[in-house]
Amino acid sequence: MDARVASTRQKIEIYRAGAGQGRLANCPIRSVVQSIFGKWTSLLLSALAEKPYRFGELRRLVPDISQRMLTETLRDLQRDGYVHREVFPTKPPSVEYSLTDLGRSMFDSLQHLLHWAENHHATVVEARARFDATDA
Amino acid sequence: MDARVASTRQKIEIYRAGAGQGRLANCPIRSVVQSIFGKWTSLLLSALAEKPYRFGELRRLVPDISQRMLTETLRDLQRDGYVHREVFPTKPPSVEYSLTDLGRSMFDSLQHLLHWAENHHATVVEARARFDATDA
DNA sequence: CTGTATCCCCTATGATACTG
DNA sequence: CAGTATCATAGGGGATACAG
Repeated sequence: MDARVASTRQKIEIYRAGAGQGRLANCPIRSVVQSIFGKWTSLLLSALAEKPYRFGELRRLVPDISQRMLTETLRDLQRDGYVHREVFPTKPPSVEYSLTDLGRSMFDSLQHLLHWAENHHATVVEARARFDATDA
Repeated sequence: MDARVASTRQKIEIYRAGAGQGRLANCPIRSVVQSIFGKWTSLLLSALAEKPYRFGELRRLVPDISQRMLTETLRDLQRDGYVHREVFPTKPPSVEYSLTDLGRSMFDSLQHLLHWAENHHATVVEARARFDATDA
């Protein structure tokens, strides 16, 4: 194990322990991670990592998201500083969403996991099938 | 941008598009990612990445998890092939959980994001505060 | 010690309709 | 076009008690 991995494990120990006794639920690391783990978050980030998109374009890119969740997820991403929202005073108005530097930084880390899932999802699905068949 | 990043982006395009028209919700990549995104999943994985643990030890490591969710999350992790469950016929019985090779492989990728959150959560919390103050 | 079985609640999400 | 408002619902998750 190299030094970097050891360092990472030490920090993740902190993540697990939370922010202190009695405030585990308020651990800021958990809070940040959970917001990234939202149902539509990684999907929208992967779109915006490619290039900026307008509201309606995102809706077409992710056809099964409801308008409400698109609005809400984008607002949360903006609130956390991952996404920049720019309104163009055209008529009718158009709004463009793009990743901030913070968002790009975060997505670079998230991307490792998405990439893993793309490469190994078949293995996981097989494991599930085997488990379900065995226990019955 | 190097070739590896370009390759990743291309695959994430597939992730976004899902498994095909009309079956977006059944996209296996989404399904695998969502299960990893469970509330307690990353926490338990980070514990088991360190060393195998028994049920009660995990409960003490993550004091605010309910017994029910601990059982359920561990079973899901086992079902997906990330965790191995070994029962020792002692009296009373003891059960040890450990990462499989697949689990270690997956956690290596997840770790990048957890590490990022550990290093940047303060920035995100500040961004939230600024957003909340600005809009009122 | 390691779970199961219930009951319950609340939040995340969807569907639909309306607005600047 | 880009949202908001409202209503409805499923299921994730907690608390508690029981069991092998």
